[in-house]
Amino acid sequence: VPELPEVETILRTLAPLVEGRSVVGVDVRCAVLRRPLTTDFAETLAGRTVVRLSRRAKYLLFALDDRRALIAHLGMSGRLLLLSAAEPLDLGKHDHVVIHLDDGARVVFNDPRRFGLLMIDDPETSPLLRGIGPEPFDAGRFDCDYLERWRRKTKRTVKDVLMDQHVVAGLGNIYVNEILFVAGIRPRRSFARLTRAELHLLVDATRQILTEAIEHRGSSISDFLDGIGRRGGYQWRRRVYDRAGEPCVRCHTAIKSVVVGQRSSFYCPNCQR
DNA sequence: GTAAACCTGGCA
DNA sequence: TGCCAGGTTTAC
Repeated sequence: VPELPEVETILRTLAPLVEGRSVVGVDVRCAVLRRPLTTDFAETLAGRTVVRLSRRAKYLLFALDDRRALIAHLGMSGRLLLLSAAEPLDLGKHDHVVIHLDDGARVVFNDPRRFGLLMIDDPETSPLLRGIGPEPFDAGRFDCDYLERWRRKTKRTVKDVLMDQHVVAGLGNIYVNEILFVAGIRPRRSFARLTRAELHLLVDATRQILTEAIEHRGSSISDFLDGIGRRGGYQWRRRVYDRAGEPCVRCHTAIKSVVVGQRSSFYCPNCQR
């Protein structure tokens, strides 16, 4: 589920409710996620204060008062839901971890497919975060010149390159499809053969789509919920993702579907070249 | 590079 | 019953 806009949305809903709170207890109900939780996970987290919440790529970082952070990745189906002290805690099959805060609120990590990940580590040195490319909104690092450097050393498709977290942080299948539509570029085009003008379009389209998606609080195509259980609204604004056969929003040509790098891709054969 | 792996649920 | 899913890692 969660790409950059969804993680950013969770961050914004959770931050005011968890920053400054301390952890009074941790229940690990199922430790087997993408990587198993370490046996000391609960005791390491208990007693710490959450100093600040932030995001890096698709990771949510709960900075703790000891220089480390709870690093969370939601995989395909993960959720982080905060229940206030007044709300009942009735735990389901896929509620794997419960973090109890000092005001009685609880943060529940739920993940049916268990592709998600929780880990406590120093974000400055954590291997999880090492090698991730620039944030799309970092105008000093993510620009045309930067993409030109990648253009020289890869023969992959433009879709593959934008999906690569080493190239740019936080993009996934929905938003790469949307970005390529706005940039007017087909997903199977060779990245090495894009013009400088097209790289420029990609940078602009990336920021435009992500800004719009964050404004609409992410995409709830099936089950995304923010940190307090609300659905996002970007699914109503999708231009191409999961719209195969439907009319293009610009020219009414039927949207095509094709597989690129094992992932479904959608594009308008008229608007995208 | 490309494919398969990890896991569950929903839908045709 | 089989295929698909918003992600990432690992192995040919």
